[in-house]
Amino acid sequence: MTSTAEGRLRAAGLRVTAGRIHVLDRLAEAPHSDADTVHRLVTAAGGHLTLQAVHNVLTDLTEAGLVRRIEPARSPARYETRIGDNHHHAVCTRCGAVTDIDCVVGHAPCLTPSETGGYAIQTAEVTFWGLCPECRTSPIT
Amino acid sequence: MTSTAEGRLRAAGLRVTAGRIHVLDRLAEAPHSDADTVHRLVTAAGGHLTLQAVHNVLTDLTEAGLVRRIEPARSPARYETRIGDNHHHAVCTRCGAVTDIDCVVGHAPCLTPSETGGYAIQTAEVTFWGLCPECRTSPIT
DNA sequence: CTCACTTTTTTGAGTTAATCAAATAAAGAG
DNA sequence: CTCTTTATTTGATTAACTCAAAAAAGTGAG
Repeated sequence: MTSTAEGRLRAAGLRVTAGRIHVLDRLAEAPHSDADTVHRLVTAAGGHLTLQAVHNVLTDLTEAGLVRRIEPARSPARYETRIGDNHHHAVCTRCGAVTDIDCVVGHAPCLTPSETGGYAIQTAEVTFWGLCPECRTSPIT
Repeated sequence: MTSTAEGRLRAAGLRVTAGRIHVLDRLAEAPHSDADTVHRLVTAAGGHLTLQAVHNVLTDLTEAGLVRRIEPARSPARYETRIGDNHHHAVCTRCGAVTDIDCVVGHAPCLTPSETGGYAIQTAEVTFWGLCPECRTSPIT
């Protein structure tokens, strides 16, 4: 497996551009960021990309399978570079923070409902909702 | 349990209005509708509500616990009157159709990750993605 | 290294789904 | 029936994208 951003782009058959490398690097440091956050991080790190370009890059990378897009309710789309494993997410009901949760029960229970409603199931997505560590201990506002 | 729309509204301490009854009734007939669809159904059934009012009603009913809001990726928010049980959804990756899926593995596997990332988990939401019966058999466009 | 061709990014407008606020209308307690 | 509270309408505004044309940059061939 290629580990650099450049290598992953080439392996996916995508052109290697400064913008794409920036997005992949920032996303590796700050997983579950939304497009606007990625844009601010890229800019803060000296990158020069418009917000539209960030959207564009994120869409391209998602379609190429280099990043995964998650869309929790009441939140803009978020992106992560951890791909290829079947992991899930916990989302804070108060502040919206997102944390990775490994799939703990193996594959069978989560992936195989006994009655599929006639659907040809391809994937199962599990989202846990609750209070994140910070919100658990912070005063009730 | 009160079964009429009016009874459920009163039980929830909400005022009984023609608009709210319409929304509840239409939603019972066409579960998983989005706000725009509810608006069209209400209008078609002779109701007289603006789209904004439909949004308002749906938000009020959701907060009162009379309807449940689901927000699948790449789809506007959808609403259903089936509440109080822990059921999940299958969403068609091609046409976006939504179908109820009963929680088949009991509660344990879906609701209890072994490592919660420090979160106080309140609920677990499972979404199955796949092709609905119609899209399975329709020609590949 | 340079050129030609293709893909990407910018620039700027447009869309969707929803939210907000003030004015009007309707519900329900007394 | 009247009054107070709560809904709904009307109209503006927002967030998060998406689309299209023009300018810029990447890449393989020579």
